[in-house]
Amino acid sequence: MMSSPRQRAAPTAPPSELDPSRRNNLALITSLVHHHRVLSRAQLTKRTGLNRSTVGTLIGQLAALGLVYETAPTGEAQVGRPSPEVRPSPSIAALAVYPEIDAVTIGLVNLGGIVQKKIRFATERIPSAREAVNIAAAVIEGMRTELEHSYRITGIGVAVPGLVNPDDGTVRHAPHLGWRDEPVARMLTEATGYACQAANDASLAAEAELIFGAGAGRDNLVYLNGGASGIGGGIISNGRLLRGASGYAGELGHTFVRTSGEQCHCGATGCLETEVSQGRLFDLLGLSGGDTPQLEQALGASSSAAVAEEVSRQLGFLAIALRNAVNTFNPEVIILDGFLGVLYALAPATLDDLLLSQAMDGPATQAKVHPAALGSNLMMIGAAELGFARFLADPTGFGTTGLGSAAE
Amino acid sequence: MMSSPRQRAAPTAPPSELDPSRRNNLALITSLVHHHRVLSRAQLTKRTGLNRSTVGTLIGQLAALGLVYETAPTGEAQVGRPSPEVRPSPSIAALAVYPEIDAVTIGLVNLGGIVQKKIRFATERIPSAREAVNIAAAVIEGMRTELEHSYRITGIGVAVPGLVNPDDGTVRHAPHLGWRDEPVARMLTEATGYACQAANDASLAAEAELIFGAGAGRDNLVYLNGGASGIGGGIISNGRLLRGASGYAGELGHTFVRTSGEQCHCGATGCLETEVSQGRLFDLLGLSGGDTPQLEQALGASSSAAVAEEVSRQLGFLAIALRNAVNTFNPEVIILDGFLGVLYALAPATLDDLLLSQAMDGPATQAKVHPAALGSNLMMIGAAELGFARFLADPTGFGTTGLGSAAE
DNA sequence: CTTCGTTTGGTGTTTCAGAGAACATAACAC
DNA sequence: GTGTTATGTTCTCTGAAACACCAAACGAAG
Repeated sequence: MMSSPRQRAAPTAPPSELDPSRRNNLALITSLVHHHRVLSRAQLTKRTGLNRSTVGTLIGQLAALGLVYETAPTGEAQVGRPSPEVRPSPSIAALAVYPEIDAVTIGLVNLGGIVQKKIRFATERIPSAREAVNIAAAVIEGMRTELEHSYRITGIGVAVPGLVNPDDGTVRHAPHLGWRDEPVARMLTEATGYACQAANDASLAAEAELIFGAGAGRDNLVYLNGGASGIGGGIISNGRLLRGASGYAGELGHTFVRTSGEQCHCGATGCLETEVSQGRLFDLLGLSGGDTPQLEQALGASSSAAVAEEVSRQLGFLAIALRNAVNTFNPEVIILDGFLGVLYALAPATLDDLLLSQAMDGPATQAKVHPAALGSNLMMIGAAELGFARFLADPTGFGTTGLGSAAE
Repeated sequence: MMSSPRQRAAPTAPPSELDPSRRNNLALITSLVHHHRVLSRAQLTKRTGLNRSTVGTLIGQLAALGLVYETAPTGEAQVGRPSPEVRPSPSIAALAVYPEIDAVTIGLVNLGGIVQKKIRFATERIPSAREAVNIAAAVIEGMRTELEHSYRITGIGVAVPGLVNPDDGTVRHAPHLGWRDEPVARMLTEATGYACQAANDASLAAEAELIFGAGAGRDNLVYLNGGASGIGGGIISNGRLLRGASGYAGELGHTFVRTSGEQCHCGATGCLETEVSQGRLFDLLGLSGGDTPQLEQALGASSSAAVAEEVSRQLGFLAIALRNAVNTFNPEVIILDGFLGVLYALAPATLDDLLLSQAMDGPATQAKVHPAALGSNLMMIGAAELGFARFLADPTGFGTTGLGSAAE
């Protein structure tokens, strides 16, 4: 509720001795470059509204710290002096960790959301928090010489399928992993020495899609992901992720969609994720289980009426949840990921029509349903965004570490 | 998504020739004084984090413009030099307009959210947009000499029960008033000469309760109002009102709560506002209709089992909608206004328990249900907040008008 | 191929906001 | 009274950004 006023060299604020105004502008430029991957100086001037000379100074400062670098102008030729292009330094990176029921995935992601490396460590059984941390720490330890030699790591972001308090990175409850009150962020920090933050996986995915994916340039987005373990949701409103009092906001998987529906593991009945699930479809398809691509293939191949009916039944419930979301958030984009994306792809017009007829006129016409655009890298990019957060808020705080800029 | 950078004397920005940094800090102090009504200089220093000397300069500037005034310290005596108290000038005011199906209410509200005057103009029939504007303009015209003599009016805010695009103040659809695509804000500006903005009534009520009411000091709040015409909602998340792509967000009255429920006027079925309504209760009570206080009295006096059952039925549906809201927003406060407040007062423990058992553990324990705190002034305060918005964003833009400060 | 207009980067100057230090002031505590 | 503490006041200092001017690099027109 309070903007951060100018506060030069406050004795209690060690991170940066800069004028807040300067810090803000440096952060603004760094974020823009990060989000767009390439941006000419002229474009930065327009976007920030700052003076040409000021932008020049700022970029010079960032380049001197090795955070961005400029290249000769190659953009479309046009009248006037060409403007050099500014790109994020490839040496700045964040680590991403994503524990799931059958694997822990660790990623190395550059500024610009470029996934440099992705290591999926399959586990025999559902990993405990301790195990997940150990796996991640071991993999990171294995990369350490490379990390320390070629990168500046700004932090680790952990995407957790469950309720996470992002303030301290504690997992309150991750039902499918069986975790409860696990201080994952602290554990990983102690194990690796890198600053670490944790948040809900769907929330991070929503942010990733907002920045680099199907929601680029928008300010209001609803993301829904259907996975083996249930349905997660993330909501971006007014350009910002909905956090709520403790960061638990966005649990759209437990939207009420059916009177006298089945009991959900959350304690309530009629939740979206009990009515709309991969498992029901696999059962009808005669399969014992599988992942989303397998489901897609099996559904495409099936001509069973019972399967078709179940698909349309699930689309109906999905429409109810989406209608609620449209009425409450008035989003520009709704992103369906995982098997929800598969369901949508089977009958896009059906869902679109249901939504148009059920949601209120104004919001309904504005909301466009999209499949996720970032594919398998989505969660790595989202989690890394968390690892970048502190860096992007104050880029100069990270400029002190050695390591020259990668290009010049 | 973009912070406003420094931009001194930009030729295209006439509103204020100040440095953005200064403008921000002036706005910050003005808003704080507005929200708290009284605040000592020392408290302002702590809250803003600015230097004592800077706060002194800023307050001096605001006082010179007659926007705030300082009084001798009267606060609790404590060690150290007493700090003078800063209050908003009583000459700064905004106008509030609230069209309903049976009346148009016009209010004059001071900084600090003090309702100075409230005029309810009862109408024989539902007013058209033109009529509502004419009524408001006439009442304002009647006050004009007083307004011009003793006040500086920062603007008019219109609270509309329906879908409003706050960007241009156009009413997209107000079903109960029968309005469609009415440019109310523009009409009122043309009729009165004052700058005017319009927004959804429940959204404004939510903001009023956040600032001055049951949500004071919080950042996440869900407001639900039950009126004769339906259920409206407003949501505050991360300290900001949820707007959505076109400002239509927050329509919680159309949350899905019942499979195969009745058809709602919005086109869907099973909406909260078709299942939970005053009308059903009045019918069972044998009354032809009435307002909320009458309902409260009748319900208190009734001992009918059918009425009791209907109350519990409605509480059940309300709980479903609230459970959704708690899961999606993780709010600290849920405010129930109008007849929803009456329902809650009949059996607070029942609703609390339903919510605790149905919503997810983490969010459920944090959400506290409250009745609205601002009573009959709520909508005037909320609408006036809209009239204050531009002033609070750049207080110096309004300092030019004559009129000395009211006190010194 | 030359010239002109246009757009941009670079440099030095100017303005201004806020921090900080030193001092003044007004309360309480003893 | 004297000491302590918290605050307002004044002045100086620093740094950031705008601005004006010049140089550079391009397309367009002749």
